Amino acid sequence: MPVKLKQLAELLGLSQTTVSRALNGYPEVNAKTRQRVLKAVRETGYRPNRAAQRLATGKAYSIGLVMPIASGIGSDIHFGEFLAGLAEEAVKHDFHFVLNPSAPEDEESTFRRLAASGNVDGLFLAHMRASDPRIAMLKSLSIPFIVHGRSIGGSKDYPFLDIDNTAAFYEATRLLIQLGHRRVALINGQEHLAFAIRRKKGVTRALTEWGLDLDETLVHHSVMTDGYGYRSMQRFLMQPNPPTAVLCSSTALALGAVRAINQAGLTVGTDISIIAHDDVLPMLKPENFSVPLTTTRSSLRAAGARVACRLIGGILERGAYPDQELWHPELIVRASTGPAPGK
Amino acid sequence: MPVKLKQLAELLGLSQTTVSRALNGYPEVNAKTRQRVLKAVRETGYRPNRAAQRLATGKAYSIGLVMPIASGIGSDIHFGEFLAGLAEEAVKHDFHFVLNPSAPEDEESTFRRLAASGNVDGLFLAHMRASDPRIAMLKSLSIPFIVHGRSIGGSKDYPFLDIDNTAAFYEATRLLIQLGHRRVALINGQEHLAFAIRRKKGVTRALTEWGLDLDETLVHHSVMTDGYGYRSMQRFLMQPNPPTAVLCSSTALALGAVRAINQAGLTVGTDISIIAHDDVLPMLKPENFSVPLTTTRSSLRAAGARVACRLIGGILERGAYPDQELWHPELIVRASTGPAPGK
DNA sequence: GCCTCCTCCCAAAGCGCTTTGGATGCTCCT
DNA sequence: AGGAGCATCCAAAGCGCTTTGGGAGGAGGC
Repeated sequence: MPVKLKQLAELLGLSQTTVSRALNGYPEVNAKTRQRVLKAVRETGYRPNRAAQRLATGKAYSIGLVMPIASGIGSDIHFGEFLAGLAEEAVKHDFHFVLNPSAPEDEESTFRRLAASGNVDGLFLAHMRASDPRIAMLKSLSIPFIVHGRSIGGSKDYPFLDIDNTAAFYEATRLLIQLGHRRVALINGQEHLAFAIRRKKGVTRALTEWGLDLDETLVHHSVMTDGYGYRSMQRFLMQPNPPTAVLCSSTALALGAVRAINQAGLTVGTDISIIAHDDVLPMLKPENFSVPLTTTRSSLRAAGARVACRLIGGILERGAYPDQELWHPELIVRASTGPAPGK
Repeated sequence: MPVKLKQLAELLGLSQTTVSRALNGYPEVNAKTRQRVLKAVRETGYRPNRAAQRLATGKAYSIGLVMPIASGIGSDIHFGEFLAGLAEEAVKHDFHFVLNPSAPEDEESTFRRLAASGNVDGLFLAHMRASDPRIAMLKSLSIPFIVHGRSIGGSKDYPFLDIDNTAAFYEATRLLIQLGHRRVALINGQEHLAFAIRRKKGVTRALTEWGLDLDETLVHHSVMTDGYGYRSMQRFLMQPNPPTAVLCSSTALALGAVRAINQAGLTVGTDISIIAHDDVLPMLKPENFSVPLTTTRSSLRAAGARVACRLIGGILERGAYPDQELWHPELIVRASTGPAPGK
């Protein structure tokens, strides 16, 4: 049997009220008393009963994610990583993390049901699309939420955590240009997703600044698996005027691209340069590629954890977090980038 | 404000006790009264408050899954599908589904913590390995659990749901043999996983019955992505005596295999036959392959749902489920299988 | 007719926490 | 000296459900 508040109070010769207040950071408790309480908690290993807290406070102490099924997102390699971050952080705070699979067409009603049920105190939004209608909808439901990524267009006043996709791909492209590359290709994520749009923008911007154009035939959009990476690269190589450098939106895509390059008898880093975005997937480490991959790096799991931390913090009204965060991926140069051939 | 038990009782002119009993299926309630109660529930839309139930009963009304991180399983395409089934079913019963990411080396302590915390009433076990130690461990923790898959060796008295992998691949192989194939290859899942072992066994058995051998150079084990499917197939084709038929443990593997075949200038279904196991991944429908795929089919999501249903049923002590289930995948013939060339 | 035994229902006591609405001393100011 | 005002603590009332321990009334046995 675990220790209960009552026993802890008796042990300390205090009332339950005071102990509870000491634990929850209320001001009307003497600092010394609070220390005593905290010490006793440590010694007895007391943990408040969440069920009782839920009942007493009306809070659910849980956060939810609506996970789309049938669209393939649920089966995306990157999704599990994000999930792990979320769940890990939730467990840490003793929050329940509630996964809600939903067909895309039922998404709206799922959100409504979830918000109304009182089963969760807050929600996550991911896989942002350009001008994503879900943001307005969650606002109208008046339930706390936080977005992983950012919409494009629409109002900007919602809490989010995003990485600076534009800057990352701008900088990656700039590096390629500096290395002498003039024809660069982009193997990107699905066209409707906000991050893909921004990455393309970053590439375009860099090229434009150097007076170059992004050739639309050198841009592919797809689900980010190595299969598609392979196919895209293969098609690029079949062009009369193939690119000398390729940007990949994921190391998974890069894996396929590298295969296509090798198969064509070319060498990564000398014949063709590659820069990929690295979500820090444990399965696909860029340093383990046959030719270690130059990448823009930002951990997807860390993003999940951060997002969860902020949402939970908001619910508990503890800790002050910025409402909007933009992480800047690092550009890490390894061996897959080199001067353009013939320069 | 939602309807509460008290109001419902007043409305019916009954005590809370009686209403509660009527709802929870206790015998000491008149059948007519129970009908009245159920009707009122329907009309008022009453839903018991889970937090209160948790507190009063001491049950958590939640089920947990320990999700391995860093090993790549969390990033497995098939994992999301299984997850969706679990979560969907949990939501349906108003259970919380708690995801617990854990590094493989911490798995044991994660199980312990989870069982001790009282945060979950039951656990899932998946990704069974041969003679998996986790089964004995969960037994010793005396917390209800259910296994997706089966261990190989060790005691057999634990609840599981598995598909008959041996039979499925036996029958698939038999079909190939009947079609005249004599050299069949196997692109399988990771070698240490129980399902992969059983599938190989099925293939071996069928071949042996017809006096054939499974050539070990025609068996590859790997994570089941199309990239590995491609690579395996490619290597098979480079052999002096390549197979005329291939079995794939996943449609993802098959996707890659098909690509390799096409690239070699061969045609699926005539030059080389393929049978894949179809987990019914929404992204990878066998009927949408350029040459529709012959498959052994068993929905992974359905398995997740069933497993959740049984675990929840056990916790609520409602409904009688078999303790061990073995689903038999269907063998569905499409266009990717045909007579062996030259026959 | 009386007592026992079911059947069906109820009042009230928790479950373990938070929160309201005071108490109790003390200090401080005029 | 006498409140006002503050700091610190407490008793008790919930939160919404389940469960214990009866109690009323009718059927059945003798």
